Amino acid sequence: MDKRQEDLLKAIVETYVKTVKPVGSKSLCQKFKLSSATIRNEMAVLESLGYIEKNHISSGRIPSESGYRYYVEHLMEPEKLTGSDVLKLQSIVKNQDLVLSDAISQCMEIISDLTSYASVVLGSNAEGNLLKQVSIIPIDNNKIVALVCTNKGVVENKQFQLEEQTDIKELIKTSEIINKMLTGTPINEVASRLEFEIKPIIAKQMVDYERIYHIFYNALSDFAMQEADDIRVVGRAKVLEQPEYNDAETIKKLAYKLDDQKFIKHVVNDKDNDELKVYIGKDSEVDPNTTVIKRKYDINGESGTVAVIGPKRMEYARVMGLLDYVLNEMKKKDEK
Amino acid sequence: MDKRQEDLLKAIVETYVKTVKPVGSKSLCQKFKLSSATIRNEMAVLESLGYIEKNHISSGRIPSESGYRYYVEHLMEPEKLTGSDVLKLQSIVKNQDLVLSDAISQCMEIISDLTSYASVVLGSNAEGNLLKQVSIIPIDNNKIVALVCTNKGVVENKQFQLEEQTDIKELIKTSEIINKMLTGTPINEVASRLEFEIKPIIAKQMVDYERIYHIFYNALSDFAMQEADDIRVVGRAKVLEQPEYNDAETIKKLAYKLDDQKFIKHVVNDKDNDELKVYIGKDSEVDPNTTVIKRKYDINGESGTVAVIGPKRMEYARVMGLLDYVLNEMKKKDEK
DNA sequence: TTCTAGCACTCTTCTTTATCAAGTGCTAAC
DNA sequence: GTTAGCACTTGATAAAGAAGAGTGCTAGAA
Repeated sequence: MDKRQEDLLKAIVETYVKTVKPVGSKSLCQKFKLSSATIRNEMAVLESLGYIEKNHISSGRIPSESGYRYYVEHLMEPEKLTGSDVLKLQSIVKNQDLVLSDAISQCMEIISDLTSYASVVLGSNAEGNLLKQVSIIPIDNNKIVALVCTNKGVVENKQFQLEEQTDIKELIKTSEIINKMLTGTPINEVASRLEFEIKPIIAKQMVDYERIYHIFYNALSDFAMQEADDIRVVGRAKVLEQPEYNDAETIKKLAYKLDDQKFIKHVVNDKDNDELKVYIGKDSEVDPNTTVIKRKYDINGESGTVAVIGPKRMEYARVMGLLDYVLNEMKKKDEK
Repeated sequence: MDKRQEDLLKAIVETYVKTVKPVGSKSLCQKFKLSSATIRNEMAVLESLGYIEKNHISSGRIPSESGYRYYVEHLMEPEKLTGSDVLKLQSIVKNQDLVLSDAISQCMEIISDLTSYASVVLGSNAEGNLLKQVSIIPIDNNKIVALVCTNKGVVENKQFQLEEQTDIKELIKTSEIINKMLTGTPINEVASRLEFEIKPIIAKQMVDYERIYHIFYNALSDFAMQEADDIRVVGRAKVLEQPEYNDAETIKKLAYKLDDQKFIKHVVNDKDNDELKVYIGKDSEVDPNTTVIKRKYDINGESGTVAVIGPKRMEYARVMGLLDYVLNEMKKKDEK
């Protein structure tokens, strides 16, 4: 591909992203100072290379998946944020009260709002977290709340109904033993250490140790199963407004997938380990017309993943710019 | 309306619920052992009373909103659950480990699954809850988690970034003061008592009292604003499969509303205080073709609201039966 | 060699028209 | 009070035609 062909591909992608209509040769004459016939010839080349395609023999061209990919990898110029975008994000970025994870969540909400795409925040998943402490809070005679907190501030709480014979004092004592012995243990190993190290101890000291063990095991098991990641999807409904989703069947299918947390987690987090990844079209596994841009971050030991889900016809440069801005600002803030 | 007309209305509603097609006079001949002409005459009466309507002059009849309402209030026979429905719910109902609120949540998930309608669980809202305790858990030198727990076991946690000068010891001491003085305070009054009773005390004792006050205020403010209710909507995408939602615009609008927690909370909880309420069609405020069935429960002091959102053409008897079953079983379980 | 003008051709979209089937309302007779 | 019969209305579906957009290709110009 020579320079002119690259320029043409870029123009086609950007025009299509803006207008959502197949791009005809005439519409690009002015821009390139060439006749439509010449543009058509060049388009034929791009088509034979697989970068653009047409819906029907006599329609304008639209970028193919590899066209978008080429655009993202070679042609796209990172877009400077507009003033109003920055302004909206700054209200979050400048807020010193917010802890990193909340700040990122809120920024992603704003990004979803600005772009009308869906955004995903996958909280620093508990993998790698260490147990900080467990606490038992008695609620009334036969109800307690068990709290588990990790070194990164992830908190899980679970209520339990007690039976007559279970002694709250024994529960609290057990929590103290756990805190003494297991603080600092990787969270996903806690359950097994609970069984092999704590259970034998309490078995000797306590009457209702089976039940007590059961309660702590239960409270910790969400972490063990790595289900503690809190995933949040914002703009689920908003992204459906994108014009490519105009058919009832497509919309339903998409809504269904966006509503499925496990699936979204898979798409956003499980597929590979790259820091930045753009899944275009079929690669997204969401819908052939959909793109997922994901970024992992690791700021001062707190890690997580954010992603934007939108149509294949996405404003790639803008989204990249927004994500860059947010994560950079967070990093800056942390260094202060 | 005489008996026959009521029977006819009942048959029309139930046929329409099953087939989703306007009900013609012929299709009811067999059932009533009458000619189609007679049925037509009776239908004309029902139509003039406003209980049924037709899409076009020559289409079959469909129940109107007041038709459904009459059906729900006078004609519907509560439906016995099928064996498989009971079976699925029992796995939750019989589980002794589950606390009431979790058990109800999980039952509502199953109900959504069984019916393909959306279901809503509005956790016992914090109104009426009393402060049980606040705790500060230090995460590292400049990060803490503040926990607030109520007498009904509702827990909120929030992370805070500390500035250099804030002393964790002072924070913990303040939490102890709060626990001593404010335990038992209605949760929505805590914030103001914090300002007028606690703030003066810590202002004398502590260096960075402004910041400390700010943190506790923040941690408690969600409760003050009654935003602590955790609302959960299940089957958001599934209900879109209902055949009345076959038009892209309608689906988008519905998806949008189901995705809006504040709106759903309004629909399900704010409109009135009845224990059981059926909002049909426009009354639902969700969509003219949609019905919301809501039920409030109060079991052993723990209260909340559950709701089912589905098409106006809903299996009313079945949904009522399912909700009855779940709440009755919960009550039984509690009494044991 | 590169670009352009011109033209036939293809395919979509929109409108119009015709036909079919379902179901009604009304009338007259049982 | 019930029914048979019939004219009428309407939506849904398919077919046919016209308009518009855009292409590919050829032949000639720069």
